[in-house]
Amino acid sequence: MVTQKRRRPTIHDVAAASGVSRGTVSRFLNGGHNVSPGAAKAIQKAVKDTGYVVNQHARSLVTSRSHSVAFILAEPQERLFEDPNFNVLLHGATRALAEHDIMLLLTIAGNIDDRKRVSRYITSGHVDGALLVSSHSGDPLIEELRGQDIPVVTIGRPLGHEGDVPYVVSDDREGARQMTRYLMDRGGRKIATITGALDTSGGVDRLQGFREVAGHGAPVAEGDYTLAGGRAAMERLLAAHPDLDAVFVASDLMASGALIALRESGRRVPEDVAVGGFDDSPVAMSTAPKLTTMRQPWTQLSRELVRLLLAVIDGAEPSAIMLPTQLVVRDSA
Amino acid sequence: MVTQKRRRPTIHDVAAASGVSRGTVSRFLNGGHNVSPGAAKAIQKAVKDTGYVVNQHARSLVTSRSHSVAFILAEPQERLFEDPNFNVLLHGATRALAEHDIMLLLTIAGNIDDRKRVSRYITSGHVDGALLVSSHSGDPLIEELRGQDIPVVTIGRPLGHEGDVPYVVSDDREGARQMTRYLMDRGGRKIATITGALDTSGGVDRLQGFREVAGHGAPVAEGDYTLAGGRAAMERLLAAHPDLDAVFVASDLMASGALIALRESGRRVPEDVAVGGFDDSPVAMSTAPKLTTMRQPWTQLSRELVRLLLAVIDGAEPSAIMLPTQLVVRDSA
DNA sequence: CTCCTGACTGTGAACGTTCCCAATGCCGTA
DNA sequence: TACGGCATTGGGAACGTTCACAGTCAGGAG
Repeated sequence: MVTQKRRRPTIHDVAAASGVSRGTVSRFLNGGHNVSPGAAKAIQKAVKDTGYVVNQHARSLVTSRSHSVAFILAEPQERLFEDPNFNVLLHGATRALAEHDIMLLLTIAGNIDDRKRVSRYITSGHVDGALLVSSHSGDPLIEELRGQDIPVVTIGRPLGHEGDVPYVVSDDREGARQMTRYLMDRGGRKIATITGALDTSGGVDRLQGFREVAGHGAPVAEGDYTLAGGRAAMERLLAAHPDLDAVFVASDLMASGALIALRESGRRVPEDVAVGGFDDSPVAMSTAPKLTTMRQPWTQLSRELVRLLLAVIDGAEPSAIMLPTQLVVRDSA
Repeated sequence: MVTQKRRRPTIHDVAAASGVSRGTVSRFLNGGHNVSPGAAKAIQKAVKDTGYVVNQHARSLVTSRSHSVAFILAEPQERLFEDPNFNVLLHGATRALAEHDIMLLLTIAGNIDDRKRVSRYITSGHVDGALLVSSHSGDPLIEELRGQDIPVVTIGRPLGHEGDVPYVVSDDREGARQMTRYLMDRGGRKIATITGALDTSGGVDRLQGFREVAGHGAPVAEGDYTLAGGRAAMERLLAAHPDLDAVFVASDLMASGALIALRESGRRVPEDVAVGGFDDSPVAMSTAPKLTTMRQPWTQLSRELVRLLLAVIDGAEPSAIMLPTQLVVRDSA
């Protein structure tokens, strides 16, 4: 007796088993409109008996809908590995999409070659839309995708495309203002900031918020959202302004780097220098001391991100969503 | 003049533009065997001119190959958000797959409902195989996938399935032995360990390695790979053994929790208590002091993971790959 | 009784590929 | 000259769906 390599059951098998036609089964599977109760019951049973599951490729071929979206991480590799924000966002998006029965395709576009591959892949109709994360201003990817009429939503204000690309973002400016105000109210007389990358909206908006409260004369060191960058920026600040007693760092990861620099300079945190972070990312809990920071509403951000993308896929006009941040006081300030 | 909503070019368009038949174009696209140089050139030009990209759905429908694999994160949500190891692995796998032009579908199977959805999705033929991450012993997912003949490779020894499921793993036991030996050679007289979850291979193997060097009488506290779990375990250890002077913690994240507990108890690290971690995950650099740890070869692990999965998809026999770890000395021991 | 309406059903065509087989032409050899 | 073999080519069939359309049937209105 030969063990037959069993073929996957098709809609035909279900139709045969339930005594109705292909079309009726298809209708049943797609909402069950115009299907009599009797037929529905028979089909339901047949599906269970045969173990039928639809072949998405066949379905996608005719509907040209794939029920999956791309999550494009447009960052150099090192940041991906160390920055927890991406992961929080990624997991949030995956969960939010799962609620709509949509799959997430992870793509990394760190260099030029990657971008080509990703762009080709996405425009080849594999996905219904794309979530673009942390695109820096001048990124050509956003142009390419728009050129191909692929629905795109970004997280963070897409610098230079605010009008035509929908996006979701935290209220970076107000968050920075709040943190700066908190640091000053706590007694900070000489306050500085370490910025994020200034070709991202988070970088410029948080800097602007800081300046609005601390004044335009306050010391600024440019960071790049990495731990090493935060550390180096802190060292520069300390060298130029040994008397500073408070610093607003535009991301928790950079703040953890800043803490290292402060410790190595012999300063105590928060006694000598108060440190305020931004993000409330997982690192905020594992530093010593734990970081006082502005919480970004990650879960809500990813949920809105998904909601917006689905709306755009369904033809909605591009729009923007801004969510408030929240001060979380811990030990560093 | 009406702006025609342009139809995506198909293989027919390319055939027409290059003056050959559908079949020849298809052959050209799939390796170019049995295509004359002249035809090849004409097709190449036509592809460029028309902007043609294949429709993967159509291709997959006939080949029943999707050129994508699922990355299944089978963990409760809180671990995903805080444990950097998953992300390192995820990004590594994405890159390794990209080299083979294969896409990665991220799925999270934290609870029972998720598992159902994921299982249904995967068995519906969307993916060619699955990368199963951190499945705990007794996880039903692995049974289900195997039952459906889906190629699966796990990271970490799949407890209870070592024979039939291929896997990739670090040499946890030897790594633990090395770290324990290092801690003792450094002067640790009274050494303890904080284990990982004991229903994972990393948990049991690292514990075994520790015991082989430290002896079976050495204090053991069970952890769960979380920061809070590491901290609580450290507190238990200190309460029961106030005199201990070295501790091997089975993951960096738990170690960062242990550092907090040690600091709060007034002990200095490494002067009073030496701490050795495991993983060399990004957190190891952001703790104070920085962690001495065993490096897992993440890049290589993910590369092997992918290689193995592709081999299994191509019909290879299940096999296992074990890679060595490496001691990284920093400040905590 | 006839007709119309609306719910339900079946079927052919299409989606864009790959696969298979038959056909062609060319070359070298018997 | 005839023939076998090889490289190359074209086109029909299939993959498993959805969609549009036409058809059936029952029941209520005229």
